[in-house]
Amino acid sequence: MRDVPRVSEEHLIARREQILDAARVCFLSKGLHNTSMQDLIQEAGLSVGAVYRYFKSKNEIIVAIAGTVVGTVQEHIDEVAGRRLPLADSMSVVLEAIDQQLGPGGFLPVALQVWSEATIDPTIGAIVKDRYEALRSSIRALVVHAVEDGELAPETDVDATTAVLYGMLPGYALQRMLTGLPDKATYMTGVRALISRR
Amino acid sequence: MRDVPRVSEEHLIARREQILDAARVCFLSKGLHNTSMQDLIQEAGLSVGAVYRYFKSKNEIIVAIAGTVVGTVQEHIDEVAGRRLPLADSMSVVLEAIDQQLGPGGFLPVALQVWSEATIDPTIGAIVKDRYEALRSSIRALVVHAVEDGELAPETDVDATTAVLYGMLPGYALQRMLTGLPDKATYMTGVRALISRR
DNA sequence: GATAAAAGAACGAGCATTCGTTTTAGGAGA
DNA sequence: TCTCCTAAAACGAATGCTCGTTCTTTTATC
Repeated sequence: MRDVPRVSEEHLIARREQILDAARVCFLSKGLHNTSMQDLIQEAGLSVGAVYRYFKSKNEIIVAIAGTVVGTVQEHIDEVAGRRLPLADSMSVVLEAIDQQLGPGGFLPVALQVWSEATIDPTIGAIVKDRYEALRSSIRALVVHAVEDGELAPETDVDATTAVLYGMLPGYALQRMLTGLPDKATYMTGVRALISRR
Repeated sequence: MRDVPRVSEEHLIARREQILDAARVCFLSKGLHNTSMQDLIQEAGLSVGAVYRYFKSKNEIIVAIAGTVVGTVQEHIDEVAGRRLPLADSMSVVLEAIDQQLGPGGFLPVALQVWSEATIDPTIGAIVKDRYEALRSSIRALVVHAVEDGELAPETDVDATTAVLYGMLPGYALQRMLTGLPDKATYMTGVRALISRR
């Protein structure tokens, strides 16, 4: 139509992702606030102007990261919910996914930064709340299945049980990030002991 | 001895506490890094020089806050461990203490800031690790009591069970801080359902 | 050749911290 | 008890630096 020197749309998306990847790397090692735009720009291998073409402020980058970082475990849980495994096995799969994200390069340390920011910045608070409520309802589906399949008693309080199982996930992640303990196998032993008791 | 115009030791301690109180207030509302020394100094009602007499840097203040913020729940748990209540009741008391610290003025939002910092700053990481390992062993005592009193099966894996119960605490606190749900009663229903099953 | 995209020098604001000065507490001497 | 005196304590203007962001210039694309 117009005579335009425009670059492919994939290229634009790729550039955006390139910036967000750099942001994740920087935020992981230096934290949200100790990462300067200079750090981030250098990590991305771009220029100041290029980055500001895609995000109009540092805060906008943080918001974008908040949106992605929170969504990753979601997919694992939804996928596992579809499989209708025994509850303990589902939990095991989810914990495995968490475990993989704990190490260097994993997104969970960045997620912790985001949680912290969420209590301060209402925009990020809203994003986090939205995402984690979706996560909760995925866990809830696991509990509903367990009741339907007779694995949990019919009179089980679904919401209450959901809340506790849901809490076990960040409970595990936080323990590991802050103290290093326990390993996944130990934690799963405890989880099984609680949910598989007759 | 010397002819000294020195102020009472309580006064020195009180001034220190005055600064730390101001820091807690600021960190709660603006976060560790968006709080400037000016903010903190104004909140404390002191002068720049006065604050720098007691702490030689902003980071030193953050470290001091990390030490105190993490220690408060500890006392509640130790106190409750001494009472040898049924396990679920002990958990209820601890969750009540957590609940009180969730609202405005409570220290848990500041604790979340500190956890986040702990993954970045090794000094704070060490403090947090130390404090939360102490907390873990307090929880462990509750589990040991429950086994001794026949409330949990003799073959219970104490460390695994400790890990899960321990995880339930930040699991609850995080849910509440990030999503607002669930209320304590609901969560306790879930906890009781899991640990009191025969 | 026209315009989007990328570059990077420059800028002002705000930061943590320093330091020379002023105030204050409290013991010594009368 | 009152008055100096001194060092600690408090003060706050000044400093240097780094930050996020803007804006003009250059490059690349169709």
